[in-house]
Amino acid sequence: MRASQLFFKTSKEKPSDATAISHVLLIRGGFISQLTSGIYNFLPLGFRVLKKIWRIIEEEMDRTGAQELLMPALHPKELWEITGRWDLMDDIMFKLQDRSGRWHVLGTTHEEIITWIVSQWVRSWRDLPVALYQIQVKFRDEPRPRGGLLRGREFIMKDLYSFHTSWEDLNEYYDKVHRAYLRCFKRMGLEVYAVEAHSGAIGGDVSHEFMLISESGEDKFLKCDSCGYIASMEIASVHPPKELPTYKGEPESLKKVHTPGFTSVEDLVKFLGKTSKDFIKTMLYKYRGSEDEDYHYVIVLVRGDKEVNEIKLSKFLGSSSLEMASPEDFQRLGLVLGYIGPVGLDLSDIKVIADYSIATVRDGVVGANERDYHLVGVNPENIKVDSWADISNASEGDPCPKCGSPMKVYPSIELGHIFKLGTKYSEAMKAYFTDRDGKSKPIIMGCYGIGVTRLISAVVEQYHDEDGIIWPITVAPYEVLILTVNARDENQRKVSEDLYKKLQGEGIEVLWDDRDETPGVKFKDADLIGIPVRVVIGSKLKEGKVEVSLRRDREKIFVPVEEGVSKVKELVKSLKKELEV
RNA sequence: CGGGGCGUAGCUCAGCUUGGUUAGAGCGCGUGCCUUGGGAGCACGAGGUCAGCGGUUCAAAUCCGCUCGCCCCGACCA
Repeated sequence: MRASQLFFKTSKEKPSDATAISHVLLIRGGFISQLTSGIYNFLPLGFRVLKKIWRIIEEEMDRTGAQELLMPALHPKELWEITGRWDLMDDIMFKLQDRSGRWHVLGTTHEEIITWIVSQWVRSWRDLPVALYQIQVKFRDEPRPRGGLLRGREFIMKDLYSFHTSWEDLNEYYDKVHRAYLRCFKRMGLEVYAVEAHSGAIGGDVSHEFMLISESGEDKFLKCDSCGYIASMEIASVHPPKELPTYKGEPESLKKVHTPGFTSVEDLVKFLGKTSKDFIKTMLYKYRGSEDEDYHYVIVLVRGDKEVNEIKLSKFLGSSSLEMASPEDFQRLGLVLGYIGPVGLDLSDIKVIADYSIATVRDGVVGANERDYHLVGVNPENIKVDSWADISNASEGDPCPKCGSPMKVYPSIELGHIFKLGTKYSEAMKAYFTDRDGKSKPIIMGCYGIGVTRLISAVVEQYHDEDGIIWPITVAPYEVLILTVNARDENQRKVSEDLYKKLQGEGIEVLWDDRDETPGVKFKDADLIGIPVRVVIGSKLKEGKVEVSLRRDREKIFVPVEEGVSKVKELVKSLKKELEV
């Protein structure tokens, strides 16, 4: 493509409404433009990048044995009512009526549709397993779109769904997709971590998020830099302390302090001049083992900067119905809401569970079990603890469960998420199959997403410098840029055009900047747009040479004109080889 | 949904506090000259519903009210 013909325009100015670096560079480089909040146009350059990413994902999904199809973006209300998600997802759905008043929705995801399709076709265990995917536009009326393509209201997603006769078969395929995802990201040059995550409302026992470390990200995960352990904040466990404090009684030195009206750690931090890590938060929970059991109460202690992780706590208690105690519960037990504390508290059958995080608190603050008073000077040895456990959200600096080294919190962008769905949708949509034993069973499902348009931003987040984008060759809009310094110089033009045609003949994607602009403009644009290989046809032509360089290091080499084609071919080949998996 | 910011030329912004010529600059755009290895120079020119609606006033980009749009922080996020 000749730049003089290409529909693009770069900008020197940082757009006023962009803050994420990828957003700024994609707008400035003329890859995308905004139509309205969370909705973007893909201009020719941006669309080429999109298609490159699209193609890589297709290749890797096909390799898992999945087949590509295309489902509609517009869905009838009825399908969404079957699973209850017409109401559940109401706040993020774009809903509309057709001419006859029937309601429809712009698809936020496609579990309902794919399961409906599969239910029409699959009858027997002989029809399974099957895996189907599409790359298609999704619509979500996000409460807050942000960062350009990072979170949009209309975006492109790859969604894959798999259908199995057994959990074993699902597990095997899940692992295959897991590997395929890592291959995808690696081919795009992205350093992505697969983080075990909580599966949330969607159900199933295992889920993984694929995270790229980035300051522009909205998510966070924990990583141990020494042993490589990684996990999401909710799921990460922590190493127990080497030694747990034992109860030694309550010393005289405990001081009661008047704290009128201050019940939150935040308020007390200011009032007492302490940090939140000096506090031991005391929480009252109630739970029961099963429906017909009575509620048990439990006192939970976590450090002031921590939050109780109810998933971990439920697991520890062996309960599925955990909830915080109500003000009425406090009254019944004779406890003072906002001022409870574990020191001297003796509630016969209520157990005290202490989070590992409080083991190291020294000279701490706790509630005094008396309105408007707290105790200071408390150490864990002064508290009667029934059990020690890991029941809070892990955070920066916590000891790694595997090696004990302090873990770090990394801001990140979620590029993919895979789930073991089980039978939630197949049961709802009546997608059953007849098994070998002649019995009808719900199909066991998995679902696997990749944010395709988000990936464009993610690549830019990882690959840029102060002058612009540095595309990895596998996703670059063009592989090679030919920059003709003086487009009016007959000789430069002739040599450029010759090289342009020869490279194209070799199957290389070339952008030829043949514009009649000053050299400065063309060099700045070259840096901004970030084509990986650059050939400059300029003054060195008098010596019969052209300049070749890579965008990433800009180290120039000069080669004789007649060696231009082979040198460029060689560079393109080696750049591609670096990203092979 | 809570908090904050912004809306004036294609873009980035001044002007608004204290109302008063024909609303400005830089970049970009057009024409001509000049220039061709890092966003050059000179000259001329085009380009505006000052987000919209209403109010106050002799007079509103400027003051007041409402509405709309966009961004950021938080909450939320299969």
